[in-house]
Amino acid sequence: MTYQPGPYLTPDYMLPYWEPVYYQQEYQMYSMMTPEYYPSLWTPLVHQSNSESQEDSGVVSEDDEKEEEVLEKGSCPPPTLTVHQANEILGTPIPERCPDTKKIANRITEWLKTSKTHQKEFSENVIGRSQGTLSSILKTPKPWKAMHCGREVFIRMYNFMRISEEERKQIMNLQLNLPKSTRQPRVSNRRFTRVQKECLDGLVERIEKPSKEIKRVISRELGLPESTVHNYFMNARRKLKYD
DNA sequence: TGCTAGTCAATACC
DNA sequence: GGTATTGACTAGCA
Repeated sequence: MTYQPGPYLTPDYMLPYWEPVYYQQEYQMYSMMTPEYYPSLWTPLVHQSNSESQEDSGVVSEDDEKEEEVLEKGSCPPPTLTVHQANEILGTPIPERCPDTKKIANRITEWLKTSKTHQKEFSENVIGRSQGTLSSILKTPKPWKAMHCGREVFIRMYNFMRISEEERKQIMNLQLNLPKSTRQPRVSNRRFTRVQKECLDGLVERIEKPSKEIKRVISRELGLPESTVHNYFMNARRKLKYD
């Protein structure tokens, strides 16, 4: 089967891959864009042999004339993204070895502002995460190297910023069927009393990793479940690490 | 078994 | 009403 690049595999779309910084990965990126990996980005050339014979003979059919007319007038409807294509575009691996997550986050924040898109709408339609998660990702993005499966979200945001405004609009209006959380609803979040909070903050400053026994004492003294004390230290360590 | 990273979702905050 | 914060849950890893 012979293919030609589809509407979303245009020079504009490919351009970022050909900047000198990615040059060394040229082969890798080119191979990832092949019809075998991303068939929906390509269009099979069905009539190739016919057109070749016509070119040889110099005969132009009525159909060809009509087609040329349409192309000249530009009356071709803009291509419409399917859910599958949108997911493929957003999930395309990033060519950079170590992308700047801060830069990606800033660009998304800027776009949300200028396009007047709410975080909730974007988080659910594009990255498949909750509003709160998006908010914290945008405010304090982790360095690429410190991330593991969290990179997926940045890949989608990176690709979202690479496409045209028209394509972004289409994606925002598509239902991408992104996986929803299957977690059990839980009891409403506990809020610590002022004394509990002050004690826990003071302890976090002094003890990085309390033993089981220490956690037991703390929970007894503050009247909190051990799991709550455990979670508090865990969240505090994480906060200290990235703030 | 304990820890980290990723995340949810309630709720505080502006 | 939209965003930021935060306590809790969970998968995966050492």
